[in-house]
Amino acid sequence: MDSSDDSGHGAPTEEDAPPATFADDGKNTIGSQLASRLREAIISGELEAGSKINLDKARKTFNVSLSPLREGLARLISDGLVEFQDNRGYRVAPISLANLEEVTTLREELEVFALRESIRMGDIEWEGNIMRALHRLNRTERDAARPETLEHWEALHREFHLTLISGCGKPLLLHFCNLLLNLNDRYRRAFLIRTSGDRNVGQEHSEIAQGAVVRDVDYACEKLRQHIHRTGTNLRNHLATKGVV
Amino acid sequence: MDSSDDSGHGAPTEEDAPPATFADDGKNTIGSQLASRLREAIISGELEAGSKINLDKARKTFNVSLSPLREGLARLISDGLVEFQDNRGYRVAPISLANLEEVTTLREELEVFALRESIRMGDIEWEGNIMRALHRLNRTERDAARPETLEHWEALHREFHLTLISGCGKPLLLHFCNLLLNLNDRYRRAFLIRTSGDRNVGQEHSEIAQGAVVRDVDYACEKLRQHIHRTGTNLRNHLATKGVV
DNA sequence: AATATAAAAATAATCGATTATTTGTCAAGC
DNA sequence: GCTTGACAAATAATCGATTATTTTTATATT
Repeated sequence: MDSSDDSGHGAPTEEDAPPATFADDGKNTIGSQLASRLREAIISGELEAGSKINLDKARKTFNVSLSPLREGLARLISDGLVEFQDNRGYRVAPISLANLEEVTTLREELEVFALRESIRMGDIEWEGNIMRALHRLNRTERDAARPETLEHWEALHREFHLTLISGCGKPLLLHFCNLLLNLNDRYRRAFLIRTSGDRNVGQEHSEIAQGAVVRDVDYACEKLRQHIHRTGTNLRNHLATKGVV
Repeated sequence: MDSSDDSGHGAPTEEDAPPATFADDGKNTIGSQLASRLREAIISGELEAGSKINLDKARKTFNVSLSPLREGLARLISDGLVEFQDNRGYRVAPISLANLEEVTTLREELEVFALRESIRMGDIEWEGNIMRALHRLNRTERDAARPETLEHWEALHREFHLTLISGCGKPLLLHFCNLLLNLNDRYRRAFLIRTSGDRNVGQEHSEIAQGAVVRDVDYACEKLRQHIHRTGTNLRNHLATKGVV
């Protein structure tokens, strides 16, 4: 949309265009952009779990004013990534063994329920989306040596899980699951998780996907439940190793 | 993750300040007070579902500045009571048949699960709290002629349901349930629901409570599920009557 | 008349400065 | 020595004004 000059409006109004790579996809306001950046910073561990968020420092770090900063932080509260207390400000939500276990348990309940509903309600479009997400995920290599590949894999992994349940037709339920996935990813990325030797995660995903598209509710749901449970156990071991309570 | 505001079901002996006389509670921030007032205004239907919230008018109505107003509204987003769009502002979350059905379904899933966990984990203290909440609820008359008694009953009813699941030891799950209860109450209060003739709600509550304290998981959970389901059906009929899609 | 365009009004977002609250420090009194 | 309270510094909350965006209205063009 930039190059060729359209209807001759000689006006020199063209000024510093924002980096063309940033699609104008609804993240217009500073507050929204900030929410995204902060979310990523928290999930990736760049902002330490449990740490206080000093508004003044954050304001300088992100080069923004107070209003959008508060706006962004307020939004992360609904994501469960930030906690707030009147007159005492914000802090990054802490991580703990108990929290990890709750997240895992609730994922087993909610994500499995959402899959069940998706299988019941989903259409062909949904099936296709699953196969696509599965393919992209399984064809992507995870190379521990290159962090950027890990991030990419994480994004595809998340996408796969969300696609699985995207057919359930229940916005609130999807919101909950999305939130739980956010929380879960913090633990995962905190340890740059390498799957334990006795797991073939790729196959696990394939089994879940296959079960879903052939509408075998019990099979797919049980496979998903086990998948979530194993991941939880895996993460818990890492956490215990690090001595987190 | 919970905002530190009102709706306290945590404080046992708390007497509620009767009318919403403004200001001088002094202790909380304006943003928090606003969040409470707005939450009540939305749940009670004072602010119409789906309607736009004009910041300038709201600012004048509530006699506050923009910052705390936005702060308060942002918090209601996590409660599912307000929706937001960049550069287009806030609006009261709409109600619909589909939403009511989802809320009911998810309550059946989550609240029942939370009760199951509470029965497994709850201590004597928890049992006592249930009996107290039940007693207060059953001893309170609901007089359709006097709205303030309805509000009081609603508060006790909400308190009872939250107490039932308060022993589960899962903060996130409680947060979800609390949110669902908020959404559910909007429908309930929209119709000043009078229970249909074939229900004895008082007895339903008693059965659930009894089952819980004697730790009969299956009995208590099934009774709760039916209770939620019946309420959902009841509300759906009212909604259909009003022609809501 | 219908569509497109430009100016104006309404509304939302942001900023910089000010006010309120909490936290930290230190001396006085017991 | 320990608590208490006054003060100061740090931090959070709020305000009023300014800037940016969207919506509405008016005008022109086909």
